[in-house]
Amino acid sequence: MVQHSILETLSGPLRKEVLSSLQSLHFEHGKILFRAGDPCQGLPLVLNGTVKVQMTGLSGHSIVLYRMGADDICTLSIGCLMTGDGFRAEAVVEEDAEVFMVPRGLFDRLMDQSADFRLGVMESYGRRLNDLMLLVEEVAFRRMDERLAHWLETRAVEGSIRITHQELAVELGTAREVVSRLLKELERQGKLRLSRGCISFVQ
Amino acid sequence: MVQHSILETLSGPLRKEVLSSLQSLHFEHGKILFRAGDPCQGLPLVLNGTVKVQMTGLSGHSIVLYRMGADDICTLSIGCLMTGDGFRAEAVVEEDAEVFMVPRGLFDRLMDQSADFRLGVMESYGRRLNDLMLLVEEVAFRRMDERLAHWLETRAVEGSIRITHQELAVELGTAREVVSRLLKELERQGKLRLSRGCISFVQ
DNA sequence: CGGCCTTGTGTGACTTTATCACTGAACCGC
DNA sequence: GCGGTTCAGTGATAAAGTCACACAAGGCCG
Repeated sequence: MVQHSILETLSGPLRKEVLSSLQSLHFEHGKILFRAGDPCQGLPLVLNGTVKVQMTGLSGHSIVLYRMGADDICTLSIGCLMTGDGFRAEAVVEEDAEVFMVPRGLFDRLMDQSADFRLGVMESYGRRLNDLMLLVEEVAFRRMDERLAHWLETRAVEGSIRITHQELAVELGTAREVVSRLLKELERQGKLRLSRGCISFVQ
Repeated sequence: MVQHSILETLSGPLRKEVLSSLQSLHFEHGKILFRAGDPCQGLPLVLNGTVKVQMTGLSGHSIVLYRMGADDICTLSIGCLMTGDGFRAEAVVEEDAEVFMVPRGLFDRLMDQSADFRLGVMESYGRRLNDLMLLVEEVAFRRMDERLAHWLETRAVEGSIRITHQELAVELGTAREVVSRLLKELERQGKLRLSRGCISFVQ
């Protein structure tokens, strides 16, 4: 059974060969897929779970750049694969993930032999580039209270979330104190209830 | 004569065909290559000159995302070409530029037939992704005075530069007043001399 | 159970950056 | 030389980041 849509587009024999040569790797929550400076071993195809990609500045502060989920391709790896440079960011598994690791040689062959594979890779690249451009815009021009509110809104469906202020600060690329103060203000307004490691949405 | 290194890697007949079907377009200083929302017409290969790519936030503020120079590929276009989405950013010619515009069909054929072309495109993508990641880090965590000083340092060789505070603010993604104040402080320290539309480096 | 340690949160004081609302200076074209 | 436009400077205020600490919640272990 094919487990990643980009492989489903491959012609019969090629797909068969790929599937027989690849084995899915299992990564648990908290596991590091790669660290800043690591050389790239191959192109990870994410089958399921979620992986966040974040980078740390000289100041020691970190920011989450984007997330990968089921059916994603870790496009960041391709550039490193091509140039031989190390990663600038690190990838941390959030929900347990299964990953196909496509080595350089096989990646080159797939790019050579499948137009659909190329298309999938290019589309993925385009999306990532757009994501990062939007992130730049957000970080440069949006107010932190709006960004925090927006982040919370997208998860509000769950009623409450388990996250520390520090982790939330990394999501937004700011300082823990800033998050604490903004959250406290939202609690004063009656929109949230705070407890250690947990944020509950009122109503 | 081949004018873009990525075309030099093509096999004889293919290169010949490409060069005969493409004509270089000339863009003058200030000309807009594409605007936010425009659909993508093809992949621009920059032969010479420089083009800056910038985006404007909802607030109306803009920030320069990256520059393209001789031998660059406008990788941003590929994603738009693939997905059919419009551009999120705009490209403005700084120094008069010549550009080959590779239409979708030809791009697909080159990707299909030349491993070196693919490699060039992938490398370019990787570099752009790295540039944007570094920009996120810079915008999120670096102090404005350091960023301004760094920007100025990289051009200090020229003795003086013609740029308005507003343009410099767009380079850094901040407000004009902030740039004015920081520059004034540097002038007070005797490091710069300011005049309308011009910054001179002392010594 | 109580003490101790680790991790997470709250907050005051202060600096840096952004925003708003102006003023005035420099240049351009008649 | 006059009037309009573009640039630059600046005070007041708000938002965000930094530093330094106090304290609270939960886990662990004797």
